[in-house]
Amino acid sequence: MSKFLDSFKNVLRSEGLRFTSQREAVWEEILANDEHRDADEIYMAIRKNGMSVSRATVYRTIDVLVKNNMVRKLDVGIGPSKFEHKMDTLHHDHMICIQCGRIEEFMVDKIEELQDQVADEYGFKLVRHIHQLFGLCEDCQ
Amino acid sequence: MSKFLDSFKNVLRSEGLRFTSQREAVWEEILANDEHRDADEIYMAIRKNGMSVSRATVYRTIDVLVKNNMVRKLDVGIGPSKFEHKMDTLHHDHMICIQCGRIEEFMVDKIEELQDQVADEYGFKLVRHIHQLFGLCEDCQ
DNA sequence: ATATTCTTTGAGACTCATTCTCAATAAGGA
DNA sequence: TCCTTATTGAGAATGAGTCTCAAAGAATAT
Repeated sequence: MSKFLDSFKNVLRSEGLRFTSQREAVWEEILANDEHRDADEIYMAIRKNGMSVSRATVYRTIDVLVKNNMVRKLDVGIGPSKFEHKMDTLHHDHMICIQCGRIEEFMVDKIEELQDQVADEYGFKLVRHIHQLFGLCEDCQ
Repeated sequence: MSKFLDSFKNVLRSEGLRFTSQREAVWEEILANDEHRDADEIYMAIRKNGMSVSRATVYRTIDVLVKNNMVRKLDVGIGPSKFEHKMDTLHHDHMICIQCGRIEEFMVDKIEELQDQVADEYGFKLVRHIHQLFGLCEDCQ
């Protein structure tokens, strides 16, 4: 019963989708945790809490959330995509260790600005961006 | 028989791999074209030229090339990864139209610089990065 | 040259994340 | 409540990419 339930209901409404207990469970589980988890981890966490929601529904619900900017999808190079909610968080990009998988978040205003500028130059209307730095973290060098 | 054959031979040598007609065909085909093509398109182009190389070999050879910085792998969000050779080209990132798939290349020195800086701050040793802007191109707005 | 050893190849099986199918079930409005 | 329409879930299907392994090809030793 988080404070972001209403936003979710609004999104569903705007998409012409119904509010169901399964969708609620997915959203709550994603909110329950600030880590970067894949669909299966989220699915398992829901089951552990006693709720039963199918994998298909987890994926379907995440799609809606990503489309509506409430969840960010992260392609980390290998394996399944990871997800994180965007509630109460500032925009950030990611630095990923190719050895141990560690993920750090970073944010440089100037980069964002230059990015908008260059999109503008090319006449592109920016919808989203991916900016990921891959390398070796301190511990893995 | 391109001018980059020797670089390829050197890479193979440094990896302890043999120079074969199949590997040569893959490399030549990738060089033959400055577009962003997926593995299957490259595979088909080779077959069309009369050479016969298996899909497995195409993937395997591309892996070596990517690992050795001669080819860039591009994850375009949906569908297979695309590849482009890096010979005689400057570093650049990509702007991708989510409607029509059009890909524009861009490069902002300052962004590259800030990127190195931020990696440094976090103690990361940068190996590669992905910077992709997704949006609508002029024609699709 | 021949034998011996090691690498590469290709066809197709396999993997695994994700999407799809479709019958059964549940929402929500009339 | 009834009716229409959306949702769900189990498992099948998809598809990009990887793996297997026997056959073919290179390199090296004899």
